[in-house]
Amino acid sequence: MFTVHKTDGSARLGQIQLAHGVVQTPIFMPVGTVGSVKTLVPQDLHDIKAEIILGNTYHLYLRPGLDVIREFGGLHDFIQWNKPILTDSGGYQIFSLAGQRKIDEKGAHFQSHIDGRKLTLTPELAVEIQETLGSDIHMVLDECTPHPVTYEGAKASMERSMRWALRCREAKTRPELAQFGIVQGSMFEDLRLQSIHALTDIGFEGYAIGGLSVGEPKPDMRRVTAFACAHLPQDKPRYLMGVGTPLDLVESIYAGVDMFDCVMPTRNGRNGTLFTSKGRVNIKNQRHKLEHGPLDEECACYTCKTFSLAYLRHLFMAQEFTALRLLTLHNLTYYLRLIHDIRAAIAEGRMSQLVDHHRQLWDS
RNA sequence: GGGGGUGUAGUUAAGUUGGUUAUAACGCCGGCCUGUCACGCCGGAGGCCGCGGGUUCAAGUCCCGUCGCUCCCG
Repeated sequence: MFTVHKTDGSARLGQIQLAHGVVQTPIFMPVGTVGSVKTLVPQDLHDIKAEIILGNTYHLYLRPGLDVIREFGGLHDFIQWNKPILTDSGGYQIFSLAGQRKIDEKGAHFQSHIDGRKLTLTPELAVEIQETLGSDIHMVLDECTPHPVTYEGAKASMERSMRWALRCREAKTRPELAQFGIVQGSMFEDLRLQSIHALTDIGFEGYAIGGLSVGEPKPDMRRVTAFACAHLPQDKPRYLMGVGTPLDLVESIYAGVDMFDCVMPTRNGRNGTLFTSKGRVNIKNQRHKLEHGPLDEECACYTCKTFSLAYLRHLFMAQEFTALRLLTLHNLTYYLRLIHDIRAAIAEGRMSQLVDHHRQLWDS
């Protein structure tokens, strides 16, 4: 199912065979929480060569609900996306909606942010929902441990997530769909190692590194990522959840990560921050008001090939919906192009130069 | 011509029986965003309180004059 073709240092070039096709790795997965990558349609995603997108268990279960998904035979047919889908289990919502949920051994008890009704997300229900959605890869239910946390707190949280991981594995019924375990343990390497052992003892089709990019210092994130990669199995894909910036991607791939998802390109695009070959651009800045040239001269996306930066800025300032779409299109193109460049660098054995280049570009 | 209303930030407005540094929204300028409660969040700049005079320890606030806008009646 997962094959590595070539390595450069710890970086790996490979591919994953999934129910709806093959994805090349390293890969970046655009986030489409409620069944759409905000502002885009599937045709756009095909055009920018997205290979796999994300959906979210918690959000899709609340709305539209499993009755609708069953009626349409799964998420793929419902949203008209015929390539692979990965769904997150709702573990991040345990973290991000902490104010309106309680957690115990059984699962996470939420009060819906939509209509206030109560629901309990258990490991078993998370798997049932995701198998109904028919996601090519589904994630075990975990608790994304907040930061900072005491050692004892991190240990208790991780150990419960590991018990939940086993329950998820036991609840799995569809062999054609992949299930990934999630490593927790906060910033503590011995806990991370215990978590890796617990998960590999169970055995999953892939392993994710969770509980990072939750406010910890960047060196901690780098250290824990490298540590986890060094101890995870060589023959399974490694997925760094929720990360990250362009530099995070480059650095993490160099440390051995194969898969990423992040709202950054889509959300920042909608909020006016763009990623370009020359660094970040804040489209609101007045200095772009009269710019005839494109947002990024080196970008081949529709937005950059067609429009001046001045016009894009005008659309954004005027709060035109079109601006959000054009900027999302650009940022995702940038991310997928970056992934393409990284793959080429691994193939040609020049990852370390690429890492240096991006450190220079983004650290300033 | 007579009577009423109203002039406060770029705009629309708030401003207590006169009492610290005149407030808000929008706009403008800048920053932030990492398994999406997110077209969001945070910060900053910006004022001859129409103008002139008076009362008072103290006036955006009270009085007089004046100018502009506006409504009603002739």
